[in-house]
Formats: sequence, structure tokens, C-alpha cells
Amino acid sequence: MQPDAAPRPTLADVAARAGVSPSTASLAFSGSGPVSDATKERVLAAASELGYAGPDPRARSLRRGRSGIVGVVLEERVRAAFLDPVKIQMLDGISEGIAPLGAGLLLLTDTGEPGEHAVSIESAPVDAVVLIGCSPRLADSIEALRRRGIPAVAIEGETGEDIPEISIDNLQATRRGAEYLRQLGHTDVAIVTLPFDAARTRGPITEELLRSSTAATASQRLAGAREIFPEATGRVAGASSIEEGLEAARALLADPARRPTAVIAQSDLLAAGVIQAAEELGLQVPADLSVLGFDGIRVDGLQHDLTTLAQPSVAKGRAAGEAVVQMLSGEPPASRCFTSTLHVGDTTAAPRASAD
Amino acid sequence: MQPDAAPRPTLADVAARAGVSPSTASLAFSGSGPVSDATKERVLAAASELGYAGPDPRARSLRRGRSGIVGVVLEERVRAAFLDPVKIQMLDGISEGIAPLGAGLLLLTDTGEPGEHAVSIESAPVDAVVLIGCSPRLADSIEALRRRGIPAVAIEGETGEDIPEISIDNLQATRRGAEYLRQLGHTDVAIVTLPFDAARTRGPITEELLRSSTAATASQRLAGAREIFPEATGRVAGASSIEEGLEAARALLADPARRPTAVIAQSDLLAAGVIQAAEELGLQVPADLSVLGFDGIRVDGLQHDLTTLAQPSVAKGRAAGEAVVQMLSGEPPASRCFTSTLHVGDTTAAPRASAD
DNA sequence: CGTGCCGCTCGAATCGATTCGGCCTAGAAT
DNA sequence: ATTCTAGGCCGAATCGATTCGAGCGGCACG
Repeated sequence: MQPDAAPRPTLADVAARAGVSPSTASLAFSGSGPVSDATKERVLAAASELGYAGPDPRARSLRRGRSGIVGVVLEERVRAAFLDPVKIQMLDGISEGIAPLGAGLLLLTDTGEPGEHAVSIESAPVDAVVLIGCSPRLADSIEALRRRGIPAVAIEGETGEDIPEISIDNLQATRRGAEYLRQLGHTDVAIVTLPFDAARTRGPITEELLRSSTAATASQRLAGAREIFPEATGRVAGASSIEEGLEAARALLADPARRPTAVIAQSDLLAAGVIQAAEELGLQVPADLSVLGFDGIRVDGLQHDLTTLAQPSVAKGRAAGEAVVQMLSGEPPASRCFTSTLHVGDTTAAPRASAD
Repeated sequence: MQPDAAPRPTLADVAARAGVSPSTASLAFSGSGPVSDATKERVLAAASELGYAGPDPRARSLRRGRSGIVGVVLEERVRAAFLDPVKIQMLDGISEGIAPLGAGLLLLTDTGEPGEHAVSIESAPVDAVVLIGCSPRLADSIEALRRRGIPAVAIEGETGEDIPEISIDNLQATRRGAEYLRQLGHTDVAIVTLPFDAARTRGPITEELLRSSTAATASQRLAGAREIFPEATGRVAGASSIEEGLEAARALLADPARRPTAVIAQSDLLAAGVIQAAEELGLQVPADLSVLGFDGIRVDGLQHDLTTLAQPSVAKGRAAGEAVVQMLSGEPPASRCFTSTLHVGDTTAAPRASAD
């Protein structure tokens, strides 16, 4: 009457078989503690006879107080996050940064619904957490992390807490890009922004939306553009994707009489969409329309060398990883702000009819 | 003299404060056990007063025997894996497949060096594991998983164990693609393969390398091609990337006298590299050279509609995730084999000088 | 030959929560 | 009024390993 009752051996079993105490067996395994070679060998032999696969990670992490896992919180579904090359690059950087820890990366998504989820941000066996593009709706989770004493680092997100932040010069960079457009002679510039709120509301840029903005990145980039083009308006996209950029640009470029001579897109994917929309309408880029992007990724299928504000995504991720390592070793980590560089490609030029 | 000694409250503390036993407090939190509303409320109040952030996941997973984490084993470094769109799609599918579990995804890499690593495949608090493109060098790890009783599913990998496999019709699909090339009139076909061994040896395809192959995918696709073109030879790439494809194709196409009229690449990224190499040499694709890929992804920067064998990557991942769910609920899971479809794009055509 | 020291091994406490059987009490039924 | 029942709550064992201080035996030195 033992259906599948094959209880896995425990360290105690191994110890018993080897004729030593559990404590000694434990030392023989993990510790570099004072154990004679003979004993260690005997323990290992007993273990292999019993088919013991090493200490249970769960028990070990309970006792040790560390799980060897670093959580990465993505605001979107995993599928959505992976569509964004910038996120991938950051993840890459993070994994590089935490390499000295030898820790695993646990992908967590902020679904907002802690209900069913066995493992949410609030209840995951992680030693530290990296928040990617976190928004205020994570406030509760962040509070829970703080109470648990789990160190956290935020990439491009306003936490309002004492969490170190890894960011870039969104405002200054965009201003630099806008400045470049002005120098080319553009005066009539439209903007396609990233979403401002958690609901990802699409549509025209309104002051109301701006005031209730919960997305620092979008707000800062917009502010930077407006330092050069105070009157500039445009549309809010629902996400960073070619599709969204296409849709926004169709609206912006629909009326030939009110067409801007340049578009500032807040991401390269959006910019690619804008270019697609322009080509649909028979406009030449950059002759009829200049397009400026942001990110510095290579966009799938895009046949232009996009003029863009290249940000060091991998370095950002790496810095976040390094901050995690620092915090785990007790040092207080510092926030860091990276600088983006203007890459001039072939999607910007002087406006055809210089109106200035 | 308490430097930072602020020991986090435990469930016992909360229970004491609420004037109930730890067991009751536990029920108040997680269980839907028989606890009066009044008591539950009192416990929750005590918890919030103490700043208790909920049960410790480590302790909970020890007791429960489940961690709510599913491991995903990538053969390469995280950075490398994410460069491959196929892997991303699979990951996406996996996360979809295990959604009912509400489990987190732990990224693990098979570095081969368990030494420093705090969390390796062998010692990670996971409830189940998905192996992506696992090779025989994982044998030890797989054995450890088996001993631990951790269910595993393999995608495109020969495990040699009783692990369910999710695969595609590599051989038949490639044969279909090769058949298509033959119908177009090609007789002189070269092949660019994925690596055959863990060392990722580059160079010409040799029978010796084939015999010692540890990569089923590469072997099967090659075999499929040779069912149509038995004499076909070519080069082994060091990875699935445009760069590797470029390098391999440069070697293949270097000598104008011995140029094939078509190249069968074992991945779309390799195919893109082949096309790039051809264009470097002033060859027209498909007029001078037909190129066949494998995967059906959209390749970054490629200006062709690649003729390729499209495989359902997301579905594969989802199937793997579903298999995990099944195994965790006790049902014996089944292996599954998906079918690839030939997508005819604009990179294949009849050879210019039909030599047949 | 005695003592001191060093290195290996062992016991027992601990990490924090979960779970199961038992007990107690209040309300209902007879 | 007494017994039966059932809902609530508690105690104690348990999950599996780690860790620290104590104990003990052997070797070297005086």
C-alpha cells in the first residue's frame, strides 16, 4: 500500500548511513568547515548510494536567509516586455551585473492582481529586486518590499522611496534632439509620446493627461522637447511599438494642411511606425518629414538609419545589477544617471520649404 | 548597542500580539480554514501594526514543499539566448502555458560550472523545469533533477530519459524545403548548419563531426536536406546569428568556380547572414543565389521576405508550459511534435543557369 | 609521563510557517 | 435540562538543513 511513497532521502538519512551526525554531514556538503577527508568521502559515498541529490534548496534558503534569486519586475506581461528590445538589453545588463552573485533571475510581472498568483512581487523568495520602468501603481508592492527588508533598485521609475534609481537624462537628451531639429530649420514639430498613465490612454496630448501623468519618462521627454518647441503638440501612443507609432502618426499626418515637418517620437519603435505612416501617405523621409527616435536600438524591418537618442541600455541594466550586489553586501548604493547621445542617421534633414 | 538589529516580525509575533496561537494566525493569513471573521481581522490588524509583510516565502515553501517557481534552462548565457527571437517566443509561450500555476519563471543558464553558482540547475528552488535546446552535457543536471523528483520538460533536446519532449519535424520540414529547391531546379546546394557540439566548433561539415554530434536539431535538419541532396556539403556555424551566417557563407561563396546555386541555412538568422555575404560579393538574391531559412521569425534589418520553414515557436513554449502544469497535477504528460510549414518568400528562385 | 593545544565531530537550537488531531464551548435538538 | 454537534481555536510535530559552542581524542612539547 505504498502508491508512490518513495520519500526522498534527507541529509539526516545520509548522515545516519554514513555513521556521522547530521551536522557533520552538512559540513561535508556545503561547508568548507573542518571535516576530515575520510569523513567527507564517506558522507559523499553514502549520499550517492542513497541517491541523495544535495541539500534541499528550500530548507537551505530558510536557514541561510538567502535564496540566491534576484527578482526582475516587468510592468507588462512577459510577452509584451520581450517585444521591447530595450527591455531585453537591460535584462541582459542586469544578468551581467549580478553575475558575481551567481544568482538566478526570477521574472515577475506586475499584473496588479495578487489574488491567484502563488508568486507575486510581494511573496517571492527573492534576495533583491530590480524594478524596470515601475509606475506608482507598484507603490503597495514597494511598501511590502521595504517591510520585508528586500533591497530594490529601480530603472527608470519614480518610486518615491529611498530606492536607488538608474536613469538617463531624458529631458536633456530630448532637448538636444529637438535643438538639432531646430538647427535644421524645423519650426513645426509634432510629438508622439509613450503612455502617460497606467491605463495607456491613447489620443491627443492634453494638459489634463499631462497633469495626471504617472510616467516620468514620457513626461520628461516631452518637457525636453517643449523647451525648444514650447507650442509643440502631438499624440500619445498606447505602448512602445511600431503599430502604435503608425496609428498615432496617421492621425498626425492626416491633414496635409496641418502637417508638421518633423516628428519627435519617444521611442525608436514609435519612430519606425511614424516612418511607415509617412510612406503610406507618399511622404519622403527625411525630405518631406524628419523623424527623431529615442533608444538607439536596431528596429526590425526598418530600412533607415534612424536619427535617435541612443541610450546605454545594457549599461543601465548592469548598473542596476551592480547596485543590487552592493546592497546585498551592505554598502549603500548610489543612484546613477546615464547620458544619451544623439545619433544622426538619415531620417532627419532640413525641411523642404524652410518657413523660417 | 543595536546596530541595525530590527528583527522582522514573524507570524508568531503577530499571533502573540493578536492574542491567538500561531496556528490560528497562519490560518487567518493563507488558509481559508475555519477562522471567525473577528479573529481574522484582529490578526490582520496586529500584522499591520507590527509591519508584518506576510508569511516568509522561504519558510512557506519549505513547509508546503512547493516554491511556485518554474525554472527555464537556457543553454547559453542569458544575453545570448535573448538575441535569438525563437527563444524569446518560446519563453513567451511557456509563460502563457504555466499561467494557471501563477508561478514565476526562473532563468537558469547551463554554464557547466556549478562551482561558484549559488543557484544552478541542480540547486534551485523550482517546482519544475523546462529545458530549452538541451544537449547531452546537461546529463548530470537531468540526473539530479530526476533524483530530486523535479518534473522536467524538454524543448528540442534529446534527454535520453523519460522526460517528455516538445519538438518539431526537423527532418521532414527540411526535406520539404530541400524538395522545393530541387523542384526549382537546384542541384548544387550548400548547407549552413547550427553547431553540432557543445564546443560550437566552426568549419566545414565533416563526417567525423557528424558522428560525434550532440545536437539533434542540427543533425536532423541536415539529414532532411541530404535526403534530397545526398552529396550536399557546407559549413557549420558557431551559433544562430547573422554574424555566424555571414562568416560561414563567405567561406562557401568565396570561390566563384565552386559556388552553389542555393544555400540551406538551419536558421533564419544564419540565412540573413548568408544573404548579407552574397550581397557583399555582388550576388543577387534570389537570382544568383537562393536562400532557405528555418524558424519563420522576422529578421532585424533583413530586406527580404525570407523563404523559410516556419515553426510554431510560441505554441511549442505553450505546450511545454502545459506539460509542466500536467506533471505538477500528477497526470503523465505526453510528448508533442509540431509541424513546420514552408513559407515561400522572395529569396528563392530557379537557378540562373539551370545546369540540370 | 603529564599537560596543553588543536582539529574533528556531535547535540541541540533555530529558521518561520503549516497542518492535523484534539479540545472546548456555544447553540440546537430532544 | 442534558446531550449532541459543529464551528473555532490551540499544541505540537514537522519541513530539511545550518550553525555554534561544547566535547573529545590525539599529538607534540616540556
